Amino acid sequence: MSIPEELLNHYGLRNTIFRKKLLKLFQDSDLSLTVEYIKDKIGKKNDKVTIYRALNTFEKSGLIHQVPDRNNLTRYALCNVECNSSQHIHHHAHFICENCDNTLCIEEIDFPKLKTIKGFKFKKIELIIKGSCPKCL
Amino acid sequence: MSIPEELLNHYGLRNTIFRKKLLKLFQDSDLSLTVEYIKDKIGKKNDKVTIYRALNTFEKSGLIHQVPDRNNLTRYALCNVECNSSQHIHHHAHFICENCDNTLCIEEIDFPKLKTIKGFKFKKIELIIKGSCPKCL
DNA sequence: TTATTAACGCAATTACATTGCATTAAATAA
DNA sequence: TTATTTAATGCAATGTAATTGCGTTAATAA
Repeated sequence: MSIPEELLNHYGLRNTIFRKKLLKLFQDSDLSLTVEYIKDKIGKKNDKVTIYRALNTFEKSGLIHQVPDRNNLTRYALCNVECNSSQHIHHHAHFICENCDNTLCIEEIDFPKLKTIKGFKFKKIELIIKGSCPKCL
Repeated sequence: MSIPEELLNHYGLRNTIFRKKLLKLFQDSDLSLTVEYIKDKIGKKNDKVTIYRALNTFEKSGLIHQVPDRNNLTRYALCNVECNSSQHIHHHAHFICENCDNTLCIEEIDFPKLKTIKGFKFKKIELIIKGSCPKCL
């Protein structure tokens, strides 16, 4: 995992103070983040619009990806190496805790291989597991 | 599949004209439905609040379930028999067309069996497949 | 250092969804 | 069938998430 400044350069994104902090926040957290959470942690002085725009920019660049949320909020998590590859095949597994609402990416899952259904073209496969997380058990 | 009136009775829900139409609309469609779509098809005279409330009621009863949507909209689809069972274990597979945004439930998938990760408790597993649907190909 | 270009902050707006309350319709009892 | 009870509906208002336009500020390139 590179330092924020390098990563931003690598993706051709401007190195603003806020973006560096945002990227660091993602790197330091194993959970997915909401706008509210980001605002609270690093964006007290920033407008929410700035957070929304930064997140959109990061997503378009492939730095982060959207993560499902129980309450139809927008959540983001850092992409792993796989995401950044040229193919950009998303085979994510996400866990949503039904108690605390936290969502996290799960890497330790053997991803199922699915037969395509005739007439369809499968591009991305996402696995969402709901239950209770260690903290809540 | 029962007729709407019987289903509503079975779930202890009142047999209003709108609810019967709503249930029929779900039965007649193999796709998931949005509030907008419902409003357009059967609810022109009804207030959107009524649609929202009916959907919430149906969901609580286990008649329908929420379906992921590309744009963080709320989508619903009819539950299959499995949903209605006492255990109410959701093992849904949903397909989202990246072109037309339509979402549908897929039954023909062999559901992967996952090992639980230690510290976690898995309750529901959902599979989201994104790609192109037959209509758009 | 200056010019260029993009990000930011503020205000306003859009879109989705929810809540309170009076009215209307459905189920139940008489 | 009619009266009573209880829940669903419609309307207005409100809440919350997210987006847009635009002037200002900051970051990069010349």
